[in-house]
Amino acid sequence: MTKSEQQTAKRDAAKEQESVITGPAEDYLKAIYELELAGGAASTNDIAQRLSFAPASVTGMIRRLAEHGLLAYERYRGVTLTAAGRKAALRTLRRHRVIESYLVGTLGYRWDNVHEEAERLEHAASEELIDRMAAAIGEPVVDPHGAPIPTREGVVDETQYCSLADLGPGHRVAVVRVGDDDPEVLRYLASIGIMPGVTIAVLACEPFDGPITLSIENERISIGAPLAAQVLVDMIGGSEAPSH
Amino acid sequence: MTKSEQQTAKRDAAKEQESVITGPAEDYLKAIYELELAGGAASTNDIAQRLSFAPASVTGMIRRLAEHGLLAYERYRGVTLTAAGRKAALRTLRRHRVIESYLVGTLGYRWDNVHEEAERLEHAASEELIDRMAAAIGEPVVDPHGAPIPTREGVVDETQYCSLADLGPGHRVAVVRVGDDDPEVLRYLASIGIMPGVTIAVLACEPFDGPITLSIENERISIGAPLAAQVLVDMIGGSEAPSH
DNA sequence: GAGTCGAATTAGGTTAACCTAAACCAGCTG
DNA sequence: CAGCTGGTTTAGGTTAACCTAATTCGACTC
Ligand SMILES: [Mn+2]
Ligand SMILES: [Mn+2]
Ligand SMILES: [Mn+2]
Ligand SMILES: [Mn+2]
Repeated sequence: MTKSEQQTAKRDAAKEQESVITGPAEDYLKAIYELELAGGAASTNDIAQRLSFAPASVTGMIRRLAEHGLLAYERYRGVTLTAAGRKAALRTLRRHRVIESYLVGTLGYRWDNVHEEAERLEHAASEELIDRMAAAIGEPVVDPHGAPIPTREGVVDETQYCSLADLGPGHRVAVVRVGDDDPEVLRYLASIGIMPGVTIAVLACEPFDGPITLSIENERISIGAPLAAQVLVDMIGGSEAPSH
Repeated sequence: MTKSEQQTAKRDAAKEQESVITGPAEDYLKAIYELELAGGAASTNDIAQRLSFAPASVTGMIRRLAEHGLLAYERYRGVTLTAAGRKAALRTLRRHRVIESYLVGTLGYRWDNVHEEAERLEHAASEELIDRMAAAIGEPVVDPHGAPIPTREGVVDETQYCSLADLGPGHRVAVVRVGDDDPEVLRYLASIGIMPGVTIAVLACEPFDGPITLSIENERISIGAPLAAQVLVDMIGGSEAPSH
């Protein structure tokens, strides 16, 4: 083998490794996983919207992922993750959430600007790095926004919580999770005391997606429906299912 | 503006940002910087070899980088970094070395497997993350292999050291830096006690790139010329310029 | 069962970043 | 100064990942 053939061989070998699940593909799988959790098969448009791509681009990527056995895809029918696809999605989700937790836990980041950083690092970090980060902060079970962190083995809590927007007045709830992607939203939520673990009482709800009045730590505050939808909660004590 | 036009605008805005200096481009600039340090203009073949790409590919990337004002390029003449190119190279070099230092300093990595990790993370980490990492480990001046870390402002120590392979017998030297990219080499160097800060006496040198016999911490050991070339050293006390 | 409409796909195009094979050129060698 | 040669570039090709515009499809309405 000549020297330049050796180099060529080395390049080919290096490519072999990952190849199929590229960075962009990881983001698609993650998005599809989350859409699927929310409601059945993920539609082309939903994926496009979540990732800010044109629908035509999504169709293209979907085809490729399906060819590689990561998605079950029938034209005009939306997509579902296969076992392999789900595994890959959870792997990326774990990375993302471990990174967010680590940045907040040990590097002094605040919860409103870790998402963007994690969105890039999740594709570059090795398994080893993620495991070391997780170990360094005590193997957390949720990320700074309350989202569950999949284990190394791909096990994750998929409990569905309802949001503040789904509740009627009179409920007492514990915040379990908030949307993680909009820094301004997160700063505002922090400023009014909404974060995982906090207890909230719903005082009033105006109809037609009107504002919702809450009591948080003895403070009274009204928030709009879109914001309320970003806050996932768990019923406390005697209260049960949402009132409609 | 319609909703879909808004999305399109958002995509364009997002692209505007970096665009020009992509991940691969950062690796090219880094490689060119280091080749230039070693000796004048960087040749297409040298760059190709260092990055394990075909020379034709290098020509292509060089053209693009030159068009964007990062390289001074004349066909068949090799390339030189412009001020902008140098700045970008040092930015990436800083990232790389801060990351290596951080991984070793706080996550329990050993020095032999941080290079590969840093090679990917350097393209994904934000300026803020790098600065926080550097602060967390006390703003180190060199990375775990002894390579100088450029400051945030792009200032770096460019002192040229000679390697063990350049020395004649009788010299007493301090190791300042070792090659950072081959894990096996690094493990071996560590096993025989060669790492930055250690003092070495050169006992004997065989001609024709033969082995070099050293005394390290009162241990006697011979190493081959290629390995010796990876160890950069500083003269101690009375000794001066290399003996040829 | 034809019409309609939004969602999805197809068609066709772009850019970055690689590749191999073929030409090309600069500088030395006889 | 003609010829060689190794380094370099050009020519032509591939793949991933996006785009817009045009077409097609499914499902629901009249
Ligand atoms: Mn996030
Ligand atoms: Mn991402
Ligand atoms: Mn390195
Ligand atoms: Mn790199």
